[in-house]
Amino acid sequence: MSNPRPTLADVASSAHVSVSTASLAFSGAGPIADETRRRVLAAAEELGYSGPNPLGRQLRSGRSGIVGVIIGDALRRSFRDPVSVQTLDGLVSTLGPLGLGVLLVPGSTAPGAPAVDPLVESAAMDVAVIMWGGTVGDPVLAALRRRGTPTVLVEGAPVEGVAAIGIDDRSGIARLGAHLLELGHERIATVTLAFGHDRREGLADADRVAGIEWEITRRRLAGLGDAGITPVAIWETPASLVEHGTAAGRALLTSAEPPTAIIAQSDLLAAGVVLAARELGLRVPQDVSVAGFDGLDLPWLAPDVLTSVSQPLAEKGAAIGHAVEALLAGSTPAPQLLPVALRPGTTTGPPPTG
Amino acid sequence: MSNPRPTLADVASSAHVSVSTASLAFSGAGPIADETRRRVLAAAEELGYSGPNPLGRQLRSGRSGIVGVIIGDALRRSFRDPVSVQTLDGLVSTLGPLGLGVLLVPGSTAPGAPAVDPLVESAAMDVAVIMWGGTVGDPVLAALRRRGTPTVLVEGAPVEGVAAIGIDDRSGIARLGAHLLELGHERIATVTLAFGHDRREGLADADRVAGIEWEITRRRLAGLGDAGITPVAIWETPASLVEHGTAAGRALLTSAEPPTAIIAQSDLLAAGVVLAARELGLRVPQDVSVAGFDGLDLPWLAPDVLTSVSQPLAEKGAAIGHAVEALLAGSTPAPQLLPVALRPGTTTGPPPTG
DNA sequence: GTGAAAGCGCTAACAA
DNA sequence: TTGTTAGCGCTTTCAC
Repeated sequence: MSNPRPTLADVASSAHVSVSTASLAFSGAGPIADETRRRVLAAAEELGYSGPNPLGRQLRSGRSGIVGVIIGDALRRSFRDPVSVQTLDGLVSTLGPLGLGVLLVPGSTAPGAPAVDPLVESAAMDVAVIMWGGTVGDPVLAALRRRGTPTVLVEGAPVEGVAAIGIDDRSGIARLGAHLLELGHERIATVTLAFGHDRREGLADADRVAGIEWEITRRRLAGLGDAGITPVAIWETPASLVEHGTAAGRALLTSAEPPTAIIAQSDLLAAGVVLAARELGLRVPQDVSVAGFDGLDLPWLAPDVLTSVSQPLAEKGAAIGHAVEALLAGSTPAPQLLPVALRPGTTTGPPPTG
Repeated sequence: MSNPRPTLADVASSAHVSVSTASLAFSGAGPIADETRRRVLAAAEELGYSGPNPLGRQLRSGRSGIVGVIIGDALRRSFRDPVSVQTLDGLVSTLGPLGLGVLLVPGSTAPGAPAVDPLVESAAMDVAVIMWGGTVGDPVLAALRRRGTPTVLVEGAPVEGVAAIGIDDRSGIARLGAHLLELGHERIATVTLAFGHDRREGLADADRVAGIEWEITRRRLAGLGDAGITPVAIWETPASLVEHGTAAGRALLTSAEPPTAIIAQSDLLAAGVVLAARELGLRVPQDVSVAGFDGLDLPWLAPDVLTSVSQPLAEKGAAIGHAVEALLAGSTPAPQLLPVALRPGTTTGPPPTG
């Protein structure tokens, strides 16, 4: 049926101009007579030519216009977390106007498969963004280095030669801790994000805590220490999901000496704790205070509003976008730590008396 | 500092073989002596060559290995809906092993901007997937046609020359309606997905209903009719989000003659209705029955479990992936309608007596 | 303002 | 089994 798609050469010859002139007509870069351009575009229209083939352009210019975003895990898990989604949204909004597209690249692969998704090794991308801080020995980071792909690391431990964007979560948690101390709490437990790839669930002992693989979890835990808090219990979760928060809440609140306050490392976890408390017939915050982190809007938790630490998600996405832009321009953007703010809600109050 | 990245030619000359032989060493396609391959790989290692440049390969083969996924709206909105996310997850899982990557392409752009995101016009992609059924005159669909990009349309009205994947939501809703009729309900209201781009919120009159732009909303409404139900009220929402369900629930349940049952076109909306009922002090299902659509797992709605119609999200993603594969192989996959199933929960029961 | 020519890095005929 | 030879479709000097 349809002939092979027309090329710029076809259009050029049909318009009786050279390919270079035809190219100019489309790119707009360089001087060209209005009349000539019109002729070229008319010829294109006629032939059903819908603009320069991106593949040719990309090879020639050495750029794909693609930013690979490496999502730490199964999409399902990453995207159930509004934090990832809103950050990604901010990133896409910033990249779009720059003519850059976002390629989703799975991070870890199924067990048994090679440690790194093939796309990391071989997809065309001008810059890579690792959405959840790879560890130092991260095979993804290693592969990107080998390929020479400039990289932005989000919420990670600083790595030489890699742009870093993060939030000041450590001091945010410290401020949250201070808030609870001021209210008079003495028995404070904490519910953490995953420690590492093993994603265990349950109480963590000192050994286990010492071996935390993921920087973000370690950092937020350290924030508590900064506030002078030694948690009476540290509960680790496999992922930042409501159900894991609920499990944590049930366990902590039914223990022999339950805490009077629980600080979770994410709002989703904290929300789960609130649900567990309700389930157990405990009033929040009269019987137990609960605080989270992220500053999400969780309408379904009504009438409660979580006390939390809000982080600027859209801005974080934008900051990542700007880092990408800088990297593309050949400069090395300075590491950036975005500020967070304590957001008091209805879920924290003085400890129960007596 | 670092020289320009080495090319296959550099590796070839360093290994004292021709470029084509070197190419064979990497692609594995075609006969090559073990010894030769080893030599080539060693030379590559030495030069810091990390494999063939995808851009060259893509131009040569005429394929980018990229599937453009056009998400109907701001990421933020699309991805707050577990339905999109889980479908996308299924798609990515299917595409990954095929060596295909997913490029996120925003659908509608900001008002004032061109009707179609520039990526739709000019990004390299072998196939496009429109995640939420474009309408007939959809500018995105038109642009893709012009480019000659094979397209998969999800949940859309059938369009000539476009692969279609969807679920049998119409009969699913009909079955849900039948379920409520059997329970004895006579005053049934419904809360719908958005009617179209205007995304209004509130009661819809007959005129408004007649002008529904989005196929999916129309189809699910038609399902009610199939069951013989004429809703006592039709409330349209701007998006499938909990808060819009809550608003709908508040309005419907405080009206002069409130319905005894509410069928929402999505689980998120239904969950919002349940929250509104609780807020108003109504018991579900004793005072009002609520049903949704999608079959999501919503732990935070505990102790309630929504009566819903479950759709196979991961399978839908996989089906889209297979359609992509077929399109890439040059065939035209038949339209596919995946089955749904009634999932009774705790939120429906007989209407209040008296 | 326009055209000629070179070449981005690779793969796939085809020949040797 | 390896090498030679053409391009894939485009942009970009550099002449004219």
